[in-house]
Amino acid sequence: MPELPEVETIRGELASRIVGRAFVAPPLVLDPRLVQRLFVQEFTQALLGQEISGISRRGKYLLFRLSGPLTLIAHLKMTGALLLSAEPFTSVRHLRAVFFLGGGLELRFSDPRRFGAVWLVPDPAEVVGGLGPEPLEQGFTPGVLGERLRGRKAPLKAVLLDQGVLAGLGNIYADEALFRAGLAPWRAAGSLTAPETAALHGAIRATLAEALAGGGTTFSDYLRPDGSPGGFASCLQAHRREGQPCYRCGAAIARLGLRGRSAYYCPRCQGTPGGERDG
DNA sequence: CTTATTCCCTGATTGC
DNA sequence: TGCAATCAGGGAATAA
Repeated sequence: MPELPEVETIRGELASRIVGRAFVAPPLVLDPRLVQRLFVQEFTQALLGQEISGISRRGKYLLFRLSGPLTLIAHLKMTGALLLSAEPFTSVRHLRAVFFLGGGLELRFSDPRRFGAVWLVPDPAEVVGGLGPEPLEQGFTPGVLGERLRGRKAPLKAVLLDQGVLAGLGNIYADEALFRAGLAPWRAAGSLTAPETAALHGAIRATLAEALAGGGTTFSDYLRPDGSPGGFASCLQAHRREGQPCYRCGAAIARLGLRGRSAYYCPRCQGTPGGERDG
């Protein structure tokens, strides 16, 4: 499930290979539900002939700046992958769209669970305007984090996953950041002290930066554009480690259902629900 | 404004 | 062995 480090890894690898190239044929849209807000024919015709002048990222969204006035935006959701190949595709299994670029390159949107989406809009803010701050940018300070959490009574992890509060964290890195900060995922988000907020801020930045340096995390779905997996999975300390020993204290990592998602945590380092460390 | 729940979808896993 | 039920989860939509 691509989160900020994975999407940023994809952005960098795509940027080095397809910036300056154009959509030389109408894209093949195999699943019309991939395309948001436009009819498929409008989408493919508007894209034809456009050159990709740059690729940026906002939260978990990829933004392809085009030579014309429109921006192509993609979100991979849980299982989406953007794969780049110099060979013609041979199977349409899980394939939702194929973009034909100059130089014989194919950019393929593969997505088994079909949650992913693309937009073609004049103003990217129509899609990404509601996102919270970028956690790796300079402007994201402990003070900003504290302000975003202030007054919130929902569980800390649920608020961290709210893209309008902070852009780019998903289930993996929310668990990792909370573990690193020693904070319980069920704590009321607005109940953090200033030192706790500072610790969380540092943990979020360090976790994301390390994952980015490792090329992202792969369980089963995330692939880089060249089809290779990420290398961060072995670095995970809490996420999906239920029953395994905490690397810090040796206690068994526990799992808790929270808002329909799993939260993994160390009962000794982060506390137990209803326990004295339950804030 | 807030928080909680439902839904989309299908491969993998679990249960019988 | 096979087949059904369950789980996983990003985030929009909906409900409260």
